[in-house]
Amino acid sequence: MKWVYIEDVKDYVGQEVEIRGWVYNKRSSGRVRFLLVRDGTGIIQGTIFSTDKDFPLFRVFDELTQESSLIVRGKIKEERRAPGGFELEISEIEVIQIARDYPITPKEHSVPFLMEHRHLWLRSQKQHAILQVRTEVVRAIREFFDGRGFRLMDTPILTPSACEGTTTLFETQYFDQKAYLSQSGQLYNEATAAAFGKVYCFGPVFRAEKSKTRRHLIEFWMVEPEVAFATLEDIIELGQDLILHIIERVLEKRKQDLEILERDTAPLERISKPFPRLTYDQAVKLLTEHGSKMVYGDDFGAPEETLLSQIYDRPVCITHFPAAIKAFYMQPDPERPDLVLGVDFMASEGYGEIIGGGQRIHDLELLERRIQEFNLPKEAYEWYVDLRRYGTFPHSGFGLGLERTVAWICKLPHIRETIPFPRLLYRIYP
RNA sequence: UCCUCGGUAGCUCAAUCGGCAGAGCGGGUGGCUGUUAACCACUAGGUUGCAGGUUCGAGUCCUGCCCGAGGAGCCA
Repeated sequence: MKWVYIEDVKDYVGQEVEIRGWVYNKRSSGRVRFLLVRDGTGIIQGTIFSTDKDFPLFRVFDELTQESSLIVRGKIKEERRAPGGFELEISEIEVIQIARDYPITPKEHSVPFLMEHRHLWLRSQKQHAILQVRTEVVRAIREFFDGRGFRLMDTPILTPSACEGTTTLFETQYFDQKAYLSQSGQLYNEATAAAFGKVYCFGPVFRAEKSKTRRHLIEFWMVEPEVAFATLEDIIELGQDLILHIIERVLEKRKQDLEILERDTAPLERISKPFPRLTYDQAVKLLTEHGSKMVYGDDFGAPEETLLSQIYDRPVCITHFPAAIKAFYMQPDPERPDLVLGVDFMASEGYGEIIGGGQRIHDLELLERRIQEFNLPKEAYEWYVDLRRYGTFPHSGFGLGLERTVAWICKLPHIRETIPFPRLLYRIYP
């Protein structure tokens, strides 16, 4: 008998098939038994009918518990009353294991309990839907960059030096020297961009910040493109196109999952180019008018990010930040040297920053001066400065946080459900 | 690191002024011919986070600690 996946049963109506999976739930009503089976691709309702109280299949059914593993065989039919529209008339149940006392029931549970059982929580419908959206976003990102001639150039996770201070870096041993877990692939991207023109890296990054908020993870995934000879304007255009492409793909391919999440897709469908643009100066003025207490020179706090993204019905780009609050490598604005050519994209619906990037310094003397001003160890940056010695080139790039993007698209209250095993402040189990 | 809130059955929660620790779900048993987190009846299930204190009496009040959640700060 043919083994089929639940997502494909529509192609097997009228045929005898085999489904391998786990018991999601079961119900019974007199001489009818309903068995909900999941196999990772979906859930299907199986039925058993008999007027005989001691029907052998009933006895097997009665032994089954939530999450017991099994193989069920039977005929697929269309059935309006069944969830999903298709049903399996069960003729045989082969039990692999009866699961005893599965901790997650179909009722409500608290966040701490579910986080403690994350390895099992992944099987729940909502978590399944979120992670389906995540894989679609990843696919869309790779498709976007690969389709535009970008070269995937993965950057190292173990790095030799602290980019800017060690407080936000995880330190580890690298034989007889210290190493740090990468918090961004950007500096290496700049090197590969000189070799390949258009590059991107996509992988996990690590921040040892003691952040305990709904938008921070200790380990998260970031996709970072870097483009040789691109300006701030070019990179803003690229960021817009990337976000639009991701949204378009998810709306096209994962409508069902968004429905399970009860995500109203109308706000996503409305998003189009161009995104509103504000300079830092304009943003501060606007935020003050809307009641923010922020003063010029501050970076945006969580309330400001939220407020900004609520004012507009699509992502907003903020540019031209004061140099003092940004990284050492940011290219100054030629007209206002106290500002830098950086850009942050704030997602809509209160989700805050999802992209940060800008144009990098390509002038050798200026970069050397900045490294000094920021008190960075000169030797550690020799290779990076080399990029300005041997055919320096204006270039720009950005980083997009995968989990924040997924949280926004799914409209989740917390980022922790957007990655299979979130690493959070003081939580590394399971 | 700081502020706020919380920890009671396997899970989610209740317990009036400090006075007999209780319900739903899940488990078990039985019933029901189309269920949709099915439903109905019965049933088992407790070191009230830990340590101390006040009191005739503490789940409840006080002190300390542990754990968690929300927020702030931090945050290329």
